[in-house]
Parts: sequence; structure tokens; C-alpha cells
Amino acid sequence: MTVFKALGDATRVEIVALLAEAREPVCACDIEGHFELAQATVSHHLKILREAGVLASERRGTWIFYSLEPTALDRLNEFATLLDR
Amino acid sequence: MTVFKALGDATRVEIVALLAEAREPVCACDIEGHFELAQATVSHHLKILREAGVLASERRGTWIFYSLEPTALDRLNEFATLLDR
DNA sequence: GATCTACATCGAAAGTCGTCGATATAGAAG
DNA sequence: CTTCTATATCGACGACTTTCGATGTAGATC
Repeated sequence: MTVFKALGDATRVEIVALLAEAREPVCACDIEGHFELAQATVSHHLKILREAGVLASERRGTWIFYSLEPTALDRLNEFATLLDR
Repeated sequence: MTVFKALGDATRVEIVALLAEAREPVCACDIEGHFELAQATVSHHLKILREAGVLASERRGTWIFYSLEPTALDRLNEFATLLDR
């Protein structure tokens, strides 16, 4: 349910779509650059997605790279299965 | 995204689980009976799920029966596909 | 260590959401 | 047409969310 809560915001869905399209980790600065929002705001959205297990983050020197957490897909599919029976 | 918003609440997920388990339409009164919430509150949750296309409703005389809207599953899977590429 | 840049956190303002009691509507039954 | 029961809607209140500017933190570079 935390996953759904995390995905229940247009900005956060856009972040996920961005990362899905990139197919490789993207640094927070690039994600922030994609939105006309304050840096603090995007950082907050990234935190929510991370804590919901939708994104993974990894430090590389000064930068922090974000990517899709594969298990998020599993959890979505699990719910879909529940719906289907 | 409206689907995610609709599913981002514990009560609403429980309503969905209830209907998934029932495998047949359930009247609003029975759904309301499952929760220790005011009738107005459950009615509000049903409205949100209906407007998000998660539930379908059908009048049968005095009662209104709710069931899972099959296309909701499709929309979830569509998003899962987006995640997977 | 001083400084720069990337990112996170804090605290506040504005908006949205969940909840309720009260009230409205609509079909059924007398 | 009145009354009963099922459901929806309204208006209000408190709680949570989104957003921001300001500030903190941590690695890199000099």
C-alpha cells in the first residue's frame, strides 16, 4: 500500500517513468533538472519513493544515483494477482 | 495515477480485497458492515474507487452492488510493463 | 583546513484527505 | 402519498502532504 501511496503523485510517477526510460541509474541532480520544482521538493519525492522501495540509491563520489528497485515490480504483480482471483 | 491514489489508503485496499475474495458483487451495506467506520466514510471510499475505475457499481432495487472493474487490472499491468522495459 | 558542489533536512505555509454527524435522495412497501 | 431502508452528499474539523527558502552535511578540490 505504501507503494501505491508513493505512486499516487504525478511528480513521483514522472520520476519513475524517467528512470524506466533511462534504463540506468540517474543522479539526483539530473532528476531535479527535469522538473520546475525546488531542489528540496524533488529530494523529498525521491525520499518517499526510496522508502516505499520503489527506488534504490547509490552514492558515487559527490553524486547519488537513483534507479528502479526491481522488487517494486514484483510487489505490484503480487497485488495484481490478488485482484485476479 | 488516479488508480494508485485510490489504492493508497488501507481501507480502500481492504475493500478491494473484500471484493476480490467475494468473487461476486457485494452490496454497499455489506461492505459498510465490514468496517468500524461511519456509513458516510465508507460511501466516500467507494466513490473514490468507482471514480478511479477500480470498482463498478450496479443498482438492484434498493441496493447498490459493487464489484471489481476488470480493466483496473489491465491498467496496473500496463504500468508494470512500463517499469519493466 | 577553506571552499565548492550535491544532496538532505528543517520549519512553515497552503492545499488535500479522511472522518464524522446531519441531511438529502431514491427505490420499496404499505 | 407516507414511511422505511439503503445509499449519496454536504459542511466541518483535524491530520497529513506538497511545496518552499533556509540551513545542514558530506565528499571533492585546492
